[in-house]
Amino acid sequence: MADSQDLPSPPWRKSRKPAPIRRQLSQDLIVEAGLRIADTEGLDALSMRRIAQEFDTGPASLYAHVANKEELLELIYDRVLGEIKLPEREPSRWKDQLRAYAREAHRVLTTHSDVARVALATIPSGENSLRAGEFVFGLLIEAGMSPREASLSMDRLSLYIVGDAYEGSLHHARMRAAGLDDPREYFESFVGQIASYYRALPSSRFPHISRFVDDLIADDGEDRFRYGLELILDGIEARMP
Amino acid sequence: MADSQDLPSPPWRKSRKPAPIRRQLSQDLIVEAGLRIADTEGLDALSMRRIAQEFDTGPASLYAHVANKEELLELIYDRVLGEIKLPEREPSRWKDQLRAYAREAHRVLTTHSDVARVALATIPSGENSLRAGEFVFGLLIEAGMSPREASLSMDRLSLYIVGDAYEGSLHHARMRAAGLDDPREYFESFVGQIASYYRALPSSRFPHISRFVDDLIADDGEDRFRYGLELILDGIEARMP
DNA sequence: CTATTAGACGAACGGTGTTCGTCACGAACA
DNA sequence: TGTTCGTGACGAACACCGTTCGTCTAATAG
Repeated sequence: MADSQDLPSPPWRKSRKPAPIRRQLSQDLIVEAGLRIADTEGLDALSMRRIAQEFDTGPASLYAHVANKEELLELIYDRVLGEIKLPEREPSRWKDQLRAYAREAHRVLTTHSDVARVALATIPSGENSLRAGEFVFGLLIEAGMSPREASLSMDRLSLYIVGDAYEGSLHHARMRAAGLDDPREYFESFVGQIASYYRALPSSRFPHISRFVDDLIADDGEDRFRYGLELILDGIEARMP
Repeated sequence: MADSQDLPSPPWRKSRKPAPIRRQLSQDLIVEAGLRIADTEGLDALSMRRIAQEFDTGPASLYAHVANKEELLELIYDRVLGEIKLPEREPSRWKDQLRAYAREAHRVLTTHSDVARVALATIPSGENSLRAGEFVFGLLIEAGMSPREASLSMDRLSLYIVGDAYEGSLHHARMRAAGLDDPREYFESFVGQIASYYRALPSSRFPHISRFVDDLIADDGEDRFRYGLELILDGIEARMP
C-alpha cells in the first residue's frame, strides 16, 4: 500500500544487506575509461579517483590491474598510438612516406590532445610505438641510409613530432582552463594578447620583435609544425646516399 | 634561583607572548630558493611547502609574492634563461652563431636539468626569453631571411632545443628516482635494459629493430641533440637567400 | 570438499596547491 | 598623538591527490 511504503522500517527488522556488487574490472576497461576522460575533461582531470568513479568504486580497485598511475598513462598512450595508420613501405618514396607518417602521428596525437603530454615521458616500449618505430626505421634503412643515421633520424623526427604535439596539448589545456571551446577563438585571443605585449616592448631593446609582430603571429600551430617538418625532412634528405 | 625556575607559572601570571618573527620575503628570494631546490632535489620535490621550509614559514606566506605555483615556475625558468650568454650578432656567420646559441641554450637548460620541464609550458614573455628571441630573430633577419620565415625558423629551433632538454630532464628525474648519481651509470643501465628488450623482440615482426639494436643505442643524448640540430640548421640554410 | 590465490575495495596515510581570515606593522592623515 | 588603511605574514582548513594495507569474497586448484 502507499502508506506502508512511507513508513520507516521498525528497528527490530534486520535490513537485508544487499549482496555486494562484484564487478569485473580489467586493464582494458581502465585504460579505455582513462582515455575517454582525458579526451573529454583533459589530462588534469584524469585521476585514479576520477577513473574509479566511472565504475562506481574507489581508486584502490584499480591497483589490481595497473601498477601505478605512470603505467596507466603509458598504457593509454600506447592505445592512442594504435590509431596511427601505417602503409606498406615504399623506400623509393621514403620522403613522401615519412612526411605522411609524421602528419598522421601528429594528427593522432593532436586528436587526443592531452595524451601528448604523456608522450615525452614515455620510453618506446609499447607494441604500437614499436610498430611505428619499425616502420620508420625500416623505411630509412631500406631507402639506403646506414642503420646508425637511420636511428638518429628516427629519434629526432619522433622527438619533433611529440614535442610539437605536447606544446599543442598545453595550449589545449590553457584553452580548457579559460573556458573556451573553439580552438580558433582561443588562438585569436591568445595571439591578440601576445601581439599587444610584443608591440608594447621598447623598440630600443627589442627592435626586430617589436617591428615584425605580424610576422611573429602569422602562423598557427599546424603551419609551424609543417614548416619544421620540412626542415627536418630536407636535413635527412641531405644525408641520404 | 634554580628552584624558582622549575616552578610552573602561577595561573594569574599572563605569559609573555614571544614577539612573532616578522621576516621579509620577496619574490627574488622565493625564486632563488625554488631554483636551488629544483637543482639539488629535483622539480618533483619543489612544492610550495618545501620552499616555505627554507624560510621557516608556511606555504601561505609565498602567495603575497607570487600568484600561484605556475607563475613561480615561470619566474624560475626566466631566471635560468638569464644565464645564456649572447654574443654580438654577425649575420655573415649566422649558421655558426645559431649553432653556438642552440648549444649554449641547451647547455644552460641541461645544467638546471629539471627546469627544462617548465620550458615547454611557458609562453615567451620573461625578459630573458625575449632577449634570446631578439638575438635569434634579429640574426636570421639580418642574414637576409624574410621576417616570416625567420619567425618560423626561430620558433621551430626553440621547440627543438626545449623539447630535447625536456626529454633529458625526464631522464634525469628517472635517474634520481632510481637513486643513481652518475649520468653515465644511469645511461648504461637504462640502455642495457632497452637493448635486452629490443633483442628479445620477435624478428618476424620487428626485423630492423631487433637486428640493429647496437645502432639504436649507440648515441647518447648529446650526440642526438647535435645530430638533430644539424638537420634543422641545414634545413634553415636551404631557405636562406 | 578444503585450501589457496587473486581480485575488489574501504580506510587511512602522507602529500599537494590554494583560500580565507586574522594579526601585526608602517605610513599617512587629522 | 591617536586613528585608519593597506599590505605583508601566516595558521587553519579545504579539496584534492596517489598509494598502501588489511579484510573480505569469489574463483580456482588439488
